[in-house]
Amino acid sequence: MGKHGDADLGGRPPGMTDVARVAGVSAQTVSRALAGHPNVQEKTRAKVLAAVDQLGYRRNNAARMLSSGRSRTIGVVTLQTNFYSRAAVTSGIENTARESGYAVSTATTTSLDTYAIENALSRLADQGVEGIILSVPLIHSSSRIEQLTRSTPTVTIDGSRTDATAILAIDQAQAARTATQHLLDLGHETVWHISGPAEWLESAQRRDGWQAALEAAGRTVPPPLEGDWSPGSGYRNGLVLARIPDVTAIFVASDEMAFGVIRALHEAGLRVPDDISVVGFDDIELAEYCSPSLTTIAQPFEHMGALAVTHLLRRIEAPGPLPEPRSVEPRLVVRASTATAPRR
Amino acid sequence: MGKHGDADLGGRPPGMTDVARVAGVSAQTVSRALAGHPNVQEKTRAKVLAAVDQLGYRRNNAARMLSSGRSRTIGVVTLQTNFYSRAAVTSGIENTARESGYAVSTATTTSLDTYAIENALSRLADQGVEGIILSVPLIHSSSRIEQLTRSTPTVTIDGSRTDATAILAIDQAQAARTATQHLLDLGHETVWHISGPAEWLESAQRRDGWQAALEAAGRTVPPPLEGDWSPGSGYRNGLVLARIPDVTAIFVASDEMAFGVIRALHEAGLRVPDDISVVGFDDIELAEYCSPSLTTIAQPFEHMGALAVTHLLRRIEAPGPLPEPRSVEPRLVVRASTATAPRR
DNA sequence: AGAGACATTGGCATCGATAACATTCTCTGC
DNA sequence: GCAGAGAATGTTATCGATGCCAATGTCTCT
Repeated sequence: MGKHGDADLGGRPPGMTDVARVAGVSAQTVSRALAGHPNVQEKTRAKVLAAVDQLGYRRNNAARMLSSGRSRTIGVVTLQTNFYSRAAVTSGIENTARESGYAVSTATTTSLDTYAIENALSRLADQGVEGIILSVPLIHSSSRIEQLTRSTPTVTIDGSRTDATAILAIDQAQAARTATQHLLDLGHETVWHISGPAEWLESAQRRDGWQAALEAAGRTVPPPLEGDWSPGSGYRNGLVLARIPDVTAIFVASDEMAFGVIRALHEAGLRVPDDISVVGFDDIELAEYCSPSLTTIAQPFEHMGALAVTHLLRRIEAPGPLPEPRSVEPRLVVRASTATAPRR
Repeated sequence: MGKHGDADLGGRPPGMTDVARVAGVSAQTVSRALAGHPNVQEKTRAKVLAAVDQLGYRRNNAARMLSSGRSRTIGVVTLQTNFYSRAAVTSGIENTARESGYAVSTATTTSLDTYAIENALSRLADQGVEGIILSVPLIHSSSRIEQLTRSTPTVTIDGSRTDATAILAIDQAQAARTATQHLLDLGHETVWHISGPAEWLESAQRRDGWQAALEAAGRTVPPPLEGDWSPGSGYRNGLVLARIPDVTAIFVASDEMAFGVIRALHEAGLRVPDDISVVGFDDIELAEYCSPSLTTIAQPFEHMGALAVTHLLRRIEAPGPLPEPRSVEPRLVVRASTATAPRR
């Protein structure tokens, strides 16, 4: 027989009944054969598959979905940025979903405000996703968000917990403590901090961890500066810190900002790490090639995405009590941007 | 009346007939009212909207799609990487699609081989997308790819042209010529090149542009080195170039590799730009904060994504002859990593 | 041999919305 | 005052696959 799509039917794509006719069975049997249902004779299944192949048949997703009520699609709400972290998490999500036979529909939002997030969630709901991964820091919930997440299994990454949502977080505070402690261990009297924007949960958590570490060691806590994750904001804050004589160690809440900080320090004639040590956060690929290479906190982003999907699919398949919030451990990567405190 | 979802019907989500009943009209009228059809009295439309609101009704996408044959979804095939460029293009696509009322379904592929791309395309086809944006460099086509792209309007970004595909490209060769010429203008005798991996179209185009510029100026063309876009590969190639005495100018095919190159040069005791000038490609956000800040080629990635969608929607709505291939101009951004050639 | 247990298959209603066609109603112009 | 255009709405068939139930067919056990 021909390879594909021969034996035609007026140009329109072949349907299940067409396959059934060619295979000499009922449409129902075709459905079962294709779904891998056990009660179909091997011989029959073979006939069906042959017919499918001959006609170049593909199941119609819309019809399937309508009839079965299942879409085999999960939705991801994510912030539209070029941040390494978001891209990495999304990678992990897509891989794992694909392997499990689920499609991924993404709804990006340009801002973090409640309304924008509601919108993204709505769009996903309209597409009939079976589960949602909220990969945005969710500051304020709203009744609408609560409602949407209640009616669809949802896993939140790195956010605050709403009632209906399982949560998956990287322990930011712990990581920040580790970073800070690393600097203290090197003999620095205290550690300064440049945080992310106030409205991000991660910012607060990292700031808290930093502060906790300092307090635990009985050191003074300098006033934190605030950036917006961008290298530019790091640069501007770096210029400020370069003017303050006491500064010997800085914990920066993201690698990109750290690049900016280091550049500002250089321009001010300060050497890193000889005069000032810098620790970043994220371990972006370029961190190793900064000069000096950047000591930072590596976060298992892809793993996180993968975990989120696993979690979500379990919830979809066996709706039950929420699994325990689970957190994943970040890791300190020591490179060349940190050294023992300069002698005073 | 209550706000939402009161007046319930056995827990199942409200359908169009439910809305129709509440509004006291036929289901068809509801459909028309919601679709913004002109021939509906204002009063009627208002009644419908009120009922929709009261029941918390949402259109069922699967049913819509089945019935109308339209999915209002476009598919994007993209390579799974954390490269800035891909993320930026995707951003542009998503924004524009959203504004035009289309959903975006992404199919990532982990490799560039034909089979992987066929797979990604299939997955999208199964979801019934109305159009496809191929945002991967497509080296070898295949009959299956031809077939899939023929049956669905497709726009290729930065790829080679298949018969059924409209193409949208950044003029890489031109950009590479500009970059190379910039270095020649600064008095460098010749320019070395670190390219991307051989199987990427962009690599070849950038390399060709570089070579053309050198030949046009009657300079010798040094053997090009090959990287894999990663900073690490730039570093390794940088170590090699640092050993070659004549090298005074390097055109690197991506910013990330350029970071690696600069670091390698530093380690070898060479100063940038005093001893060696470096030009990158992409203008990632960090380029400005490299030390020295990186001269590079800025590409309008987001704009590109947006353009792709516009293009695609036009083709979906008015299938006709393929629009002319269109290319967008990149721009040279001069920063501190390039300077006049050192005196010999 | 007869009765049930089980495997395999087909028939038909159904999911929720839309398209095509039919119908009613309201004007306009002669 | 009436034909006929055109607006507003309703009726019915249909999209393609699946779920439920019934109808066979096959096997095993007494």
